[in-house]
Amino acid sequence: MLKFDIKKREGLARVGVIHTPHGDIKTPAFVGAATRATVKALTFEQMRKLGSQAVLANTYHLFLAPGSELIREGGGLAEFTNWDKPTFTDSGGFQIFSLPQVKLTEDGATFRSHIDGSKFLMTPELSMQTQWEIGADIHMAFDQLAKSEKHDDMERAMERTHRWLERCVVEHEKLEKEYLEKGLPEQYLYAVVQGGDFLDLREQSAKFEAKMSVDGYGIGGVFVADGMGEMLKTVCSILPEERPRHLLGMGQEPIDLFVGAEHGCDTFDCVGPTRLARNGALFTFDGRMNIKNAKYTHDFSPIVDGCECECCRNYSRAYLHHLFKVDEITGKVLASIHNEYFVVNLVDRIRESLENDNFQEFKNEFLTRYYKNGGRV
RNA sequence: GCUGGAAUCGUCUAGUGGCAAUGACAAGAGACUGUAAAUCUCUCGGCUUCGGCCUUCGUAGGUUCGAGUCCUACUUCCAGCA
Repeated sequence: MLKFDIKKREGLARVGVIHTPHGDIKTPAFVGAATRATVKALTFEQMRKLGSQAVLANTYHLFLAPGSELIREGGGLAEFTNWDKPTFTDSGGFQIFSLPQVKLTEDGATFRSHIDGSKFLMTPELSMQTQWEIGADIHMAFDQLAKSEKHDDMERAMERTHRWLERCVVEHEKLEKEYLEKGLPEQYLYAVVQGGDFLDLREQSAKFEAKMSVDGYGIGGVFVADGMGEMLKTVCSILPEERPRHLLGMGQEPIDLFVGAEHGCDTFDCVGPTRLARNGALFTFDGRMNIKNAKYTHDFSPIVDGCECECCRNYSRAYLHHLFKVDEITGKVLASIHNEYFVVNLVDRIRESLENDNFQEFKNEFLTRYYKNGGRV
């Protein structure tokens, strides 16, 4: 069982420590998105320096390339990437939802590789086997996420997620036995709560999964932040308190991190910060700025005055603007360092505010300033 | 000097009688939430009461209902020959 110590509670929110074979994660924490075993544009050395505690890779992508066998041959995800801290893998469930030409059956999902068009069938069992082989500390159950206005559609997807979860648990326990017998380190399984925007389904999903023998929970299928607080309140009131919860895919908007932590989420991951960075959108305390805008041509101040990141300590807006205009990769690297630092640091500060009993003040102060112009500079 | 060829929106480029004119780049702006994303979208001669109006394809004339497109001269550039 994954060890999770809760140090402090405030309503549904909590401050804790997740203990993994690759070290501890102080929660709440932002987990970097390392989909293809790299945080795009960044080295793991840079991730360490900016304060990242953990990263999340994707089973679907690593299954296709380089293949989970090769990662195992390389000593597992941590050894292979030289990221010696905790790792998560997503199950590939998200790809069922987002890729075209996916055929769903009770058995699993038939994908076409986006690389060469070849067909393969991903099942709950195969996802578990692949994740064990990749060797991240924390795995996500293979779920089916859906997006529909119809209660029936969402209910069917949720029920299938539950049936698949039962298969995931069986396979996980089987693999756990095999791996532990070989003296390999423990790996852990999170169930994924579904139900979309329907609170009754979320409640049903949380109740079902609360009884399952899993180490923690992913909360999936969140598309609109409106109503997320209400949904999380429902779900996190039901889920066993002593197990950690990961809010899947949220964190592009600072408000999501506050709302998530406030309602009992312990970790977050999101591709937003690095994707936005590569496209020139940078976080500041006054909202997002687009570094490509002409107005930054002669602006020799840092992106964020006083920011401790490598980018802000050493380089100006004018320099980054120039790098983006001439399309130099260093611009994307520096922008990614800044954005990733910004969210990692933001969640660290959320954790500190919970420890210091000033979460609400920090939240109000931060969000008022950030969204005073709709979140844009 | 002679003989060919070429001049189009910041740049390159399409166009050979109905054209405010093709495409790319550049420029300006926007989007991005478990990453098929170093991607995608929009604008890009001027004015507009959104129906149009005006000014544009080296310069000046001409032919034609109509010319970026055909003709003449000139200017500049390129190639070959002297």
